[in-house]
Amino acid sequence: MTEYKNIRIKDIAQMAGVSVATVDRVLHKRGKISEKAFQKVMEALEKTGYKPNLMASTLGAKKKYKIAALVPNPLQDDYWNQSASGILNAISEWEQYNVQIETFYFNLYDRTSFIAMSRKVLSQRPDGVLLAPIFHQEANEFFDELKASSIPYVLFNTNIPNATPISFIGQDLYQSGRVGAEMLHTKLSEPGNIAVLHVYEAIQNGVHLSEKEKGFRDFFRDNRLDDFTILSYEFENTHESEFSRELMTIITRDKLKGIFVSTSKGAYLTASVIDQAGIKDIALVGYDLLKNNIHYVYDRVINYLINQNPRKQAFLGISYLVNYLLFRKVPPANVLFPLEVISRENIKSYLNSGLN
Amino acid sequence: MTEYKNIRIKDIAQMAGVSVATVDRVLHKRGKISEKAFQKVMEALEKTGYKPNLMASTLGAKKKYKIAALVPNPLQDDYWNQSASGILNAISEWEQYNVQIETFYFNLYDRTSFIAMSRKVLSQRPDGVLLAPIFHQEANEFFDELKASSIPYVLFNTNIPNATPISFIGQDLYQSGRVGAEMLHTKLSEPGNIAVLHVYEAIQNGVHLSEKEKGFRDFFRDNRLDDFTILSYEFENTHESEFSRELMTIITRDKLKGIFVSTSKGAYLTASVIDQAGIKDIALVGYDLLKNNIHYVYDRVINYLINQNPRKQAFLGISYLVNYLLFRKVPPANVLFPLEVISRENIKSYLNSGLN
DNA sequence: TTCGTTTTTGTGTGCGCAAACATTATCTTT
DNA sequence: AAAGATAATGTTTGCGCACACAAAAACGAA
Repeated sequence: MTEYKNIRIKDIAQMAGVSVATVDRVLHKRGKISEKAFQKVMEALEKTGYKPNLMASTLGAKKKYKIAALVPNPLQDDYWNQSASGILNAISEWEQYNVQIETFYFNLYDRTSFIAMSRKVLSQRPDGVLLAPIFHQEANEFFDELKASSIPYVLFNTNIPNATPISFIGQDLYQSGRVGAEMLHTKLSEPGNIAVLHVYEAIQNGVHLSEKEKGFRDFFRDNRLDDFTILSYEFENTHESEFSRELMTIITRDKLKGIFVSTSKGAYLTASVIDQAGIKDIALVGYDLLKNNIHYVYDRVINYLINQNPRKQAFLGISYLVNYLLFRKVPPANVLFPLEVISRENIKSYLNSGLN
Repeated sequence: MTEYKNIRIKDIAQMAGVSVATVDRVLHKRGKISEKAFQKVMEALEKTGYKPNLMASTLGAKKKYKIAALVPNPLQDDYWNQSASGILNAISEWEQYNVQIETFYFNLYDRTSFIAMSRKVLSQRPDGVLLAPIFHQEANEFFDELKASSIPYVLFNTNIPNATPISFIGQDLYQSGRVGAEMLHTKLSEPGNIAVLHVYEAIQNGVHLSEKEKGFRDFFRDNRLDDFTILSYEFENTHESEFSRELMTIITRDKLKGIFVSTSKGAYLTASVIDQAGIKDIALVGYDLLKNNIHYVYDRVINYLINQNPRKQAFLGISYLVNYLLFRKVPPANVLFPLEVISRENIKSYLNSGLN
């Protein structure tokens, strides 16, 4: 492969013996072109490894792309607040370019609000969509409409089996369960009972959480840690006081040695119960750098957090869409983020680095 | 503050009643200008909150910036190999822009080679320099020369007290020692002796490593883990077989329960000794995702690694320089990376994510 | 005043590309 | 074979800026 650089459309045109417009037509698949010209242009393109100058490209283009981000209301939950902040970062990152990024917030606890907002998104005729498909069923219907309008979309946080996004950004849930198990295990000095807690805010996707549990259980099984018994409990839309009562019952009845909470919000809810009861010997592992979670890590109530990095997920999602639309750069179909282990000693380094 | 957008130089010129060239002179502080014109232009600039269009700016500029990266030879060490790969990534990231990034490799074990290469860098008259200042003394002399030529530089990996780079990129060494201690401690089932190993390839900077040890010791002290005794050993330029012999002596004599190795290469050297001796009950914590280290994590010989992310460090360093030169964007003076904890269960997620 | 200097301001071109616009070649149809 | 249609190709402009170049003021000495 020969090394050419700073090859311009003009150069390609010259090499192929055609005009710049013909090259442009090949590059953008627009207009008709003779087979002969096409071949010659392609040849020159491949020979030189032509890469368009992105700056000249965006400068020359008049078209403004519209990107819609459909995510839960950031005010309802700190986790989604961080997602939203990632989107804001992306907006300022790309404001120089020919893109206009608009956010659409839906109610995390209300699927009809998701439907309403998804309609609104469609009515705006965006060129690309980023979304967190919390509600599977409703999301699928939305995907169909996007497909019908051939609007590319990127999924993050939650994957959906039959969807065909240009990219999914998230984590390996199964493996994250294993990491949770690994870390919890290091904090268990002696055998006993462990609980996996699924604390939902709304009737969410079971898949999302059961994958984590699967990984969690498999870790103990694969390492032949048979003297630990894993119990699991679900709390659905449970009021805080009720949750507190039920959890205390479980803790004492089951003589729990450790708890793994599969949701970010569940972590500090659980920590709060443990803390208020003055219990000191229960190991606790949860998810995400929420304000409240951070507090309990400092207080040694939460031992480890697994960081899902919602900020970065959302940011990357927008970046992929922009690159796809502006530069026709196809993103990887699946991006699984590192399973970051947060402890009392390294948490500050995560909060300060600002690279999240 | 009124909201204007897409304000061009032309608009500013019109508002100030001058020509675009005058505005250009104000913006770039070049050429002489009358006080009156200056005031009027400044007024318009502030009123509109003018922001230059970066794309048009780089497209229009003819000047090519030269950036030099002065780093250890990647062939000598996998750690520095990863640094170099980060630089390569940066090169392809910025190849579209008016920058030319050139790498200069020096011999990790030979300070004269550093001097020679730093001279070569200067002779190229670069507009910016990225460097890993392995050799303190020599680096300081280099800084003086850079300062004399007013060439901005970014430091990474190793910080140097009196240097005045536009940015330093690295980690909090003290805190990283604490994280190492924290993780090692979780793997110590019973009290006993622990060793801190400093395995140098060359006479490097003691500061770099002793900061880690300080953090390591402080963790045990602050948590009143008095029943652990911490010993420290230095290996300087030690041949592998000799290292093996000496380490075995120490392990048996001191009845070591755990080992913390402060250098990336030291980790797998130590692991190799432990592994070959068939010792199973020593906890081991080290640094970085080197090929050999990864292998020993899978084999459970190394329990945890702290990732310094050399690839990302170097990449970011170049990006900061480019932004500084091309867009006059001043980077943060200090960027301390997250102290990533790598374990057997999450290591794959780090290797696969490709975001490093 | 006049001409040469210096200071200050203005005009024009090109960066690489997208896209509107303009032209030429190639068919059809009668 | 001429006229119209259509397919294929070519020319030009402008995006916002940097910068070379050109021009006009302002100043100064004779």
